[in-house]
Amino acid sequence: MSHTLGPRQAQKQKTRQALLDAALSLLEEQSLSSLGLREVTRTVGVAPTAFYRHFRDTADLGVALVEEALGSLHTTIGALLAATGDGEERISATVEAIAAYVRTHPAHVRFIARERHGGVQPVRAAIGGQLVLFAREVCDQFAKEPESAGWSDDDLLMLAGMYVDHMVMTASAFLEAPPGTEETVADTARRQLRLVSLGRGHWLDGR
Amino acid sequence: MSHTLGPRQAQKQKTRQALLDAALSLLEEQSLSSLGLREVTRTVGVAPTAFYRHFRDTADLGVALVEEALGSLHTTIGALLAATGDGEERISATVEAIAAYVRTHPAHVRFIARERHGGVQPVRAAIGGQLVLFAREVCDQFAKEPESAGWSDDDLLMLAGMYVDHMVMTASAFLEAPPGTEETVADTARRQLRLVSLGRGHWLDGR
DNA sequence: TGTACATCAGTGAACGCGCGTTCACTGATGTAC
DNA sequence: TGTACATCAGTGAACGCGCGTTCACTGATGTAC
Repeated sequence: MSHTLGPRQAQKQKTRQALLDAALSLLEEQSLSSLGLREVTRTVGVAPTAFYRHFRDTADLGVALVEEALGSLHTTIGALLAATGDGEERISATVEAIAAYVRTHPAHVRFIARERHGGVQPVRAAIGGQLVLFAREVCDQFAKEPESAGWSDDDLLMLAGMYVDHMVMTASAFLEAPPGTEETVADTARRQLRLVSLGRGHWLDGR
Repeated sequence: MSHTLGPRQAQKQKTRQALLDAALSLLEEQSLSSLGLREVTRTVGVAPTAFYRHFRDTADLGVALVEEALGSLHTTIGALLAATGDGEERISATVEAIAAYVRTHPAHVRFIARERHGGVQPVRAAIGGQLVLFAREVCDQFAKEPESAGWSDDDLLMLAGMYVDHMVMTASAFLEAPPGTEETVADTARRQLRLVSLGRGHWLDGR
């Protein structure tokens, strides 16, 4: 079933990946809505027309980049929240996981932060869709925890939404942090999570 | 001292404003980094070269738009937090103020959300600078309140930062809300503020 | 108040350039027998 | 295994077009006397 690709398919995947890599690199200093197809192919070293063998246009390429940037995180997030207990330990682990992802994939993070509200509708929709999925996964994890007893579905989803938004903001803050100041960003992020966690603990206090 | 402008200066201001208005309108469907100078002048109905009488380039115009969008909000924010007491009343007033601003200035809000992490460095810097100012103003207001007794400056600034980020996120959520669903967005925003407020109230519980 | 000169917001022609897209093509890889 | 044909990723020339920027200009407004 899972046979290796023939030389032709293998080469096609390689070119496609080279186009994605070149685009991601060019997008460090501009937005998708100004990215030119010829810029991308020139960077890779193929003819402009080769682009059409892989993508309909740059918006189509952008949607593929969203999948590349966020698609692999679903399992990671679930595992992270399921593995560690609540409280200080989980807060540190979460912030460290965000920092690690930004360290290893800075261009992907920048792309998501930039295009989340960017000028290309299909890409905005793809990012929004992934973030909604994240929120639902976080919500499902929360639902399993004893701290969530008595919470309505709506309130749990609201809480999960805060966590997801906070993750994106923190990732973006790491990216913009001047070299050497990452620990300050991490510290702020942890205190913010602590604040939300405190609020969570007292949510039902007035019944 | 504050003499009325002569006809020449008045006309110049009018053209400048027309360029800003046209750009803002064009930016509803694209990013600043793909906005063309000729597009803008064509929309206004002046020669392309007239653009240079007002702005060095489109990035320069973008910085002017940041001032137009956020410059007038400083007094508003301070007044809002100072006027209303703490608790449910202030939360409702804050969310309603955000909703009102989005209703009256949708294109400005979209521009800020889009370019906050956009591809044009001077504009990103201008927006970041304004948001830091907002955070400091919110922080100053908080510092005057009894609930802040015992808080460190750092923790207060962290709290203020959460409020500012939440305002931007909420504004953007109002913008993307399908017609008729604004009240859902407002409700979520209020519950999120309630959660943060609860966390604030118990921040010093463990000393 | 009238006159003579300076200022300067907006003009219009011209430039070289890179863009996205089309098209017929090539030649290596895949497939059927 | 060898042969004959089909597929298709990548090519390269060509196209029309809108871009940002330059330059010398015009004519209404501003200023000095």
